[in-house]
Amino acid sequence: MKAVSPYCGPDGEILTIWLGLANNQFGRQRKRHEKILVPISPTETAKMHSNSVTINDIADRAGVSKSTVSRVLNSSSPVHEDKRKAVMEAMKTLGYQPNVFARSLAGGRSMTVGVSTQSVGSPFYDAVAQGVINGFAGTGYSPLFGNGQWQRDLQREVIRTLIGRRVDGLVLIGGNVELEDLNELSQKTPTIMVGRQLPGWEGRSIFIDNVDAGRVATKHLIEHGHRDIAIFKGNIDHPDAIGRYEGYCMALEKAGIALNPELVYQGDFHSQSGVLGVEQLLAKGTHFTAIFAANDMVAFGARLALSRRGIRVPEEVSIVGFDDQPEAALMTPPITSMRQPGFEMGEAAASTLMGLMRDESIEIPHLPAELKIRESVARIR
Amino acid sequence: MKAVSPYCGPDGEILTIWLGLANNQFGRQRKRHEKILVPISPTETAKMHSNSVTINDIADRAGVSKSTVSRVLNSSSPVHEDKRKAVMEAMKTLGYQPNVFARSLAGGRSMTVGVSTQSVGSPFYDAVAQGVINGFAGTGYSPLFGNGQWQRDLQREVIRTLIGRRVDGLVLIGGNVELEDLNELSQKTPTIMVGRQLPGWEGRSIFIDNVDAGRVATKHLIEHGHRDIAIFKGNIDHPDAIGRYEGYCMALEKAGIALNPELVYQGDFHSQSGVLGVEQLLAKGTHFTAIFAANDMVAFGARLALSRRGIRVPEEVSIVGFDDQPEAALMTPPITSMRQPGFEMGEAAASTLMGLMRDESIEIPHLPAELKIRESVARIR
DNA sequence: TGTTGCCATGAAAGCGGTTTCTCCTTATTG
DNA sequence: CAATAAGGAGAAACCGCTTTCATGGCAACA
Repeated sequence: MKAVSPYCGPDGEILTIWLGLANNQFGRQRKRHEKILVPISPTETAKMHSNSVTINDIADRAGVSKSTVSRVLNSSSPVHEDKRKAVMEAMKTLGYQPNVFARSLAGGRSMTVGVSTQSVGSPFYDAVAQGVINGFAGTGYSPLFGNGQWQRDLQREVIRTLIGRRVDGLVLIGGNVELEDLNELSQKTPTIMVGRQLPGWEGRSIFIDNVDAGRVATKHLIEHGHRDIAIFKGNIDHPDAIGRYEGYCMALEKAGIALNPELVYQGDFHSQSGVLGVEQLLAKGTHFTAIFAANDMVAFGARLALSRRGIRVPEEVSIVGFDDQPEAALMTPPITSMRQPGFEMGEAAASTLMGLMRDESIEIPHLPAELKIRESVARIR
Repeated sequence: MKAVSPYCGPDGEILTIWLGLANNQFGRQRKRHEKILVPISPTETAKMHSNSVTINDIADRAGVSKSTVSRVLNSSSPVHEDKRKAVMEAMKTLGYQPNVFARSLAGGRSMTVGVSTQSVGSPFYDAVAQGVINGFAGTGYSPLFGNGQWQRDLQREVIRTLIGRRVDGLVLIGGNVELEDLNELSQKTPTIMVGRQLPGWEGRSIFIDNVDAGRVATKHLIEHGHRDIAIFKGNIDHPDAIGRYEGYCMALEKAGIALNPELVYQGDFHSQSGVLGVEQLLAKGTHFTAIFAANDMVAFGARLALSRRGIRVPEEVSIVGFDDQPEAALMTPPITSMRQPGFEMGEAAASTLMGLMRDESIEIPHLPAELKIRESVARIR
């Protein structure tokens, strides 16, 4: 974004380039074998400013055909060193940026990947999205975003739009589109799923084992002497919520603790659920010494509700959250939480997808959930 | 994504279309004036599946030229009702989706907007980004993201890339690129700035008045009897931080309270700053009864540090945060915070930019910061 | 009835690249 | 030394769509 002047490259350095003489009187092209300066013509200056230097301008300036320029650009077939250099110099001088659209139209690849998010402020999914953006940074691929809002038809619409834009690949973050649709879809476009486990998608989906994570979180409470452990479940049809609940049940069973339906609160992933869950337990007079929350927001809500009621955490009630969002470590007391490596999962999605698009054999890194132990769980007396 | 069968549209409904006879023996085109079914040919089926139905296919099926199809598509010039209908039907039957690249290449508009974020988990900026995504949903524009990471050269690179992709407009969320560069840039591409105040950008930048917000937040503390109000400043060169500090000074001055440098802690926008700020005040033995934090994360850090030291909030020390991220309401006690309507700002950016791109006269809605009063501020005895 | 002029529409020329095809040079081989 | 292979580079076709240009038909006007 500096001022552009003849003889200078975009960074202000003096340029020397090959003088190219196209179509001289001998009918064939020639180049002189000394380096000299070729001023940037007024026409060229105008083009540079309006950002419309084309491959033809480069070809003219370098004294070659546009085929050759294209070859240099893609190193798709060998080009004589002299010409290659001339082309490079011309591109640098004129600040050439290939037109992505022309390229995609002709070449078939768009260098764009579609990302379908669900969003609306879910810290975990936001972290994944950030990881994806980050993972594609500097790779030549640009991520195109669409927002599914956890609504099936909207998600389908988003995916349609993305495919309509001829994305080379697709990252789906969460969502609940039917497996059948996804299968059909992924035949046409390389697709990676994040945060959702699907049969037949091994190697193409990145997720943590919610069942096991739920089991570990519950086990942690049991190991601290708790037996009356409440669970605040997430949305009833959400696979993550279902998995975590399953893990909860497994841990209880293994410890020989009977499942008490009174201790199961069916909520969602919002903080309000934490508040309501606590209120309900208290209203019913159910005895509990610990809460396993659907996620951190729910845990925060629960913690607040307990404090409102004058119940101390962790002395009277212990809490385990899920996701380990940054704020968990800042609560009073800091909340023990099952960490999902969202950012890393997003990055992994990006690199895996790039492998997939290149038809390489890919392997998904194992990204385990990890219990971050802090101060919201106390040993029961 | 349903199975595609002849006679059926993408949604499975039975279609009736005009029979188009192209180039019949009379040399001119004809259409019959009764509706009949035209089966989808095997060739067409193949194309539908590989997502490569082109304008030519539509033209053939509808018995018109592709010029006419294009006219229908863009309603750029009047088309006879009969033909228009035939074209519409053909598009529906074949599930036509225009190729964005061809369109952009030929037409000049890409129907894409660039969004430059800074990210790395700043709740406020994430909210803005969400608002932007949301604001463009369903408008035909797709947002393309790039990540500037608060690094000047990276931001420039991102903007270059976005422009290289021929975005029709640009939303810049935060950042610290030089004004000069921005001015040059925005001559070529319609640009909206979010979260940053720039001279000469009135009407094109959406931000809250940080000075006033800082003033109001401080005034709130003063009104509760506080006089020894510590401020934890954000990054030293960050305009938001500077503005808020300025407001803090103004409020003090107006109340006739001398500025005490001991009470000014120069930190950044991370929670760690809150912890360190408190530690430093305590170490120095500086007397303070309130803290105005750079943002909520800092406030959370401060609150935690105070609790570690056994200092009660708000009984002994009051806290005001900034941003009002969702977790602020869930802290114990819930933190009073200056709300920045990030999501709404993002949405406003989207709609303003669309106006700008259409050359309409635009007006930026007034989005004020608002103090969310909760329980972290107590009246001093 | 012979002009004028507008409408609707098809043909064709780009848009800026990639890729195939062809041809001309050189190096390799018997 | 003739014959063949291989390498390098230009011409031209093509990607799917928009837009200009040209034209034929038809209503309006004198």
